[in-house]
Amino acid sequence: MIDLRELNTRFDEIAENIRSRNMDLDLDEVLRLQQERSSLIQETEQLRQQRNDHAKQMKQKLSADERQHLIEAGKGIKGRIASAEEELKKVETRYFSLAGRIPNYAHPDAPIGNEEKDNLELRRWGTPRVFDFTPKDHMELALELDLIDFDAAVKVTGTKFYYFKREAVLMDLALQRYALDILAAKGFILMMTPDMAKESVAAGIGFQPRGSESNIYTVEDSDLCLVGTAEITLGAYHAQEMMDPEVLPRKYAGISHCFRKEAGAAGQYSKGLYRVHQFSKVEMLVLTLPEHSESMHQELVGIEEEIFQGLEIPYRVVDTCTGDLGAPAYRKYDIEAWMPGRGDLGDWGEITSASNCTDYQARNLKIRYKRNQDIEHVHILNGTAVAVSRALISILENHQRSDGSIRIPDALVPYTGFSEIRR
RNA sequence: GGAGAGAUGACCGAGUGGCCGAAGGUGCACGCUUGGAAAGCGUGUGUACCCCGAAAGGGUACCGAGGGUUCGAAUCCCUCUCUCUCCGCCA
Repeated sequence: MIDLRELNTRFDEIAENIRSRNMDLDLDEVLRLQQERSSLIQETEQLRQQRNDHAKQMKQKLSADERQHLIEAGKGIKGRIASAEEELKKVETRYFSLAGRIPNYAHPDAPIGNEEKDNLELRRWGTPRVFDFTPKDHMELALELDLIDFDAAVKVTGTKFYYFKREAVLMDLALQRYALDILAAKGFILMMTPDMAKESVAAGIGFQPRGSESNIYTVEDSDLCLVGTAEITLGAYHAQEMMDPEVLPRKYAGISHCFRKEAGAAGQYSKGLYRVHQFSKVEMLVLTLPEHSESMHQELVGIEEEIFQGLEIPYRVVDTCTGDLGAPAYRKYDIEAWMPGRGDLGDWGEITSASNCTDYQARNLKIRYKRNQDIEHVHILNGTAVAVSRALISILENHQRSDGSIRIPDALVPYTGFSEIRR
C-alpha cells in the first residue's frame, strides 16, 4: 500500500491516479475513516492512560475502604476501554481494507490510458522474418513434432494444461538454465522457491488470493495458495526485516512453477501455450535503495532484451499505460515478441514484464532499511527472465523451417544438446 | 503423526502480579585516556502509532501470535504458530 500519511497531503494526486488507472474507489470514504480512526485512537489511549494512572494509585497503602472504592472505579475504566477498542477495531478493519486498494503512484512519464493500444512502443529489435512458405503456429508445429500433448492433459486436468514431451522437456530445462547462467554472471543470487505461499503473503505482493476476479488458486483447508509467480516468494523472502543498506541492491533469480486460474480468458489470442494454468518461469526480483530503483528498472529490461536477443527473437519494448499497470506497479515495461503464428499474419505477444513497484510492496511486507537515523522501505522490482511457455512459442514459430523442423538458436544449443528438432 | 523442551531488545541472558521498556553482559556509537593501538573509564544505544509543534515535547502499544482472568500481566489461564530433542513414517 501507499504511505497513508500522504492521504491528506497528496489527496488530489491520489484521486487522479485512481482515475487514470481506471479504478473505482471511494477516496473520500477512506479519508473519513482515517479521521475517525484517529479520534478513536485518541479516545482509547486517553482511557488507557487513565487506567495506568489508576493502577499506580493502587500501589499505595490504602485503607480497605479506599481500596474498594478504587477497584470499583477501575472496573468502570475497564469497561469503557473495551467498548472503545471494539469500535476502533471495526473502523480499522474497514479503513485498511479500503486503503489497501489504493494503487501505487504512477511514474509521471507512464502513458495515460486504459487499453493495450495506449501502451507506448519504445523500441524494436530484430526484424520479423519473411517466410517463403506459410508459417505454422506453435500448436501445429508441436503436434507434428510430438512435443506437446494438450489432449491427454484434458483427460487428466482439463483444458489449459499440457504435457511436454521429448525435446520440449529439454527445452524447458535448457531455457531455464540459459537464463540462470546469464543472471548468475550479473550477480543475481539463484533461488528455487516454494510453489505455494500464504495468502497473506500473496496479498502483500499485491495479488488477490480470493474473490471472483482472482487469478490465484487457493488450497483447501489451509491458508496457502499456489503461486502465480516467484515474485511472491522472492519478494517476501525478506519480509519483516530491517536490511543493511550495504547489501542493497540485492538481486535474486528464482525458479518456480506458476499457477494461474485465467478464468474467463479465452479466444483466439489465448490458444495453445499462450495462456495456460501452469508453466515454469525464471523470475528476477531486486531490492534497492529508493534512488536506485529507476536505473535498476532499466537494467532489468536490458537483461530481458539480452536474453531474447540471444534466442534471436524479434521483439519490441513497450511502456505500459496506467490502466494496464496493476496496483503495485509504478512503471512497467513489457517485451512483446513477434509471434508469426499469432492471428492471420503474425502479431506481437507479451513474453516478459518488468515492474518497478517502488515501496508499495515493501510497505505491506515490512521490508525496510536503516541509513543513519532514517528508516525507509526498500524499493522492489520484478521482471521476467524467461517464462518458458511463451518463450517456447516464440522459438517454435520464429525458428521453424519449411519442412516443419525447428532450428535451435546457437546460444541455447549448449543447454539443449541438440541444434534442431525434427522427425 | 506421537512425546518432551523452549520462544524476552542487534545478540546472549535475568526476570512467577504493581518498583519492568524490561537487570547484567556482549556488540555498536560518541567521549576521556594514549605517541598509536589494546585494555580501562564515562555517556548513549528499539520499533510502531497518536497528539502537539518551528524545534523541543507528551501519550499509547509492543517480552512468539491471538484471546481470557485482574483495579493492574513479560509474569496466571486458554488457543494457535514457530524452533529444538527423541520416536514413528517417508521421496
